[in-house]
Amino acid sequence: MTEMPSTTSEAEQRFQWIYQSLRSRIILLDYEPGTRLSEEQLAKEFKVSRTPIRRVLNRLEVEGLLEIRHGAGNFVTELSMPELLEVFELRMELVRLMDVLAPKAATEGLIQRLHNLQTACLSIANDSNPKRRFAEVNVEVFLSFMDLVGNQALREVQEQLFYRTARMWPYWLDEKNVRHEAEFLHAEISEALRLLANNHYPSFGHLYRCHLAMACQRLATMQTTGV
Amino acid sequence: MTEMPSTTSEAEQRFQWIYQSLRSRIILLDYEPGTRLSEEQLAKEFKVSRTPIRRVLNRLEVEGLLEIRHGAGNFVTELSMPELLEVFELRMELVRLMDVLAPKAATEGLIQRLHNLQTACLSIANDSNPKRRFAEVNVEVFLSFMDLVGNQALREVQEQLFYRTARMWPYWLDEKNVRHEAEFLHAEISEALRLLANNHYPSFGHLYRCHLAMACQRLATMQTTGV
DNA sequence: GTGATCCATGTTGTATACATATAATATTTT
DNA sequence: AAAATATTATATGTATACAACATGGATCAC
Repeated sequence: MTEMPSTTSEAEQRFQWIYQSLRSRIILLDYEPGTRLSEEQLAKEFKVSRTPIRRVLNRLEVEGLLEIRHGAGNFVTELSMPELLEVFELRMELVRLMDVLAPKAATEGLIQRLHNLQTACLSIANDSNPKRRFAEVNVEVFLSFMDLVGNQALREVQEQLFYRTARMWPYWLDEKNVRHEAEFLHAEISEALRLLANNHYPSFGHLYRCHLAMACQRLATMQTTGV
Repeated sequence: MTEMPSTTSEAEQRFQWIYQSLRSRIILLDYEPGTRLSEEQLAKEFKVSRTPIRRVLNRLEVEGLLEIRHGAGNFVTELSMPELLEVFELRMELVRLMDVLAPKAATEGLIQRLHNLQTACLSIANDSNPKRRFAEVNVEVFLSFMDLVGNQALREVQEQLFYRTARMWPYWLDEKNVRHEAEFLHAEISEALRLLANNHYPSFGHLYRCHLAMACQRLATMQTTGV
């Protein structure tokens, strides 16, 4: 096992940079649903031509975060509660598979990262933009949990579905609820850590499913706008 | 419920045409693994410039069917048994979810289509290219079964994973085994039809899983080249 | 005033010339 | 002769001008 070539071409690096930037802005609601993303403007910002920008936008469209309309513009998709609940249902079943399909034991690094994220949870309420900060931490917690997934295909599917639902939190949470959700997330990490410390990861998916189900219920309760 | 606008723009139609053509050629092994797909050549064939071709190729790369290397070419990916088994494992779990997540009853049209596919199975052995013909029928059977999936996200994921593994059949089957596999497929449709006719679809996913598992085992047995 | 129509403006889609990277071949050096 | 290097051909990536399309406002008919 020699070191990976890691010959990430310059083009690929540029793509990843722009892609992750835009995706992050969308799921953190820096770009709210309905926002038009001008290719020319983005090209100017990232100091490239429209061509590489368009490649990123096409990818975001495939992932359901963007709607490209010829002659009109590229619009951040709206959040549809029925559709998101559908995705959420699927995610709840998928996390259970983490127990079955090639589960991986927690590394020391993962444990440490989860502890750090736990302390991050405590300072969310004091952040200048708590909703956005909560969404950020939520993403990092999710990605940390994905370290436990040994089946590559399962991880890819889970990530794709996650990024499709991640906007729900900053979108439907109000200032009051953020504090509670931060506490829930803190508690969730606690329980996860307890399981992982005892190498009890075969039941991790079950725990995760419970948390997703509860989170889903809370969201359905606080949601105001239908459709 | 008025008729769908169906304003599929000309550009989108063109994209779909080229995309489905190329994907079909890859999974039916018209383009064997390792084949280089020249953008210029494809552009000439489809009578467009390289630009729309490149959009299709990028999509195929995301779906794992193509590897794009700057300055070298666009190459049809090789089949890796370990990776495909991983995807297969996931697919086996996902089909079970068909029973749980918004299962849909079979329509008269679906029943009819399955009957037609059954007769198609009988003529596979006499086809001029049995392996390719089997792969074609196999795709259509899969797509028919997907009619039973009510959860849109689940269907999208299943389709994506299917197209990633569909090449296994024409790749690893030899002339002798094609006849047997065609019979297996015929029998599989029979059992499915029996379940669907009695509206017993809640156990359809279980049946499907059994068939996938057996197919997987047969593949592992007949496979010759490792890695 | 109200309606439809037309057109001006701006957007994304396409074609194409050029930049950059790769790989095979030719050349040079030892 | 063999190995390292330079060169050249050819591939994909990028920039940019132009075409197709959608939208909103001006214009005109009624």
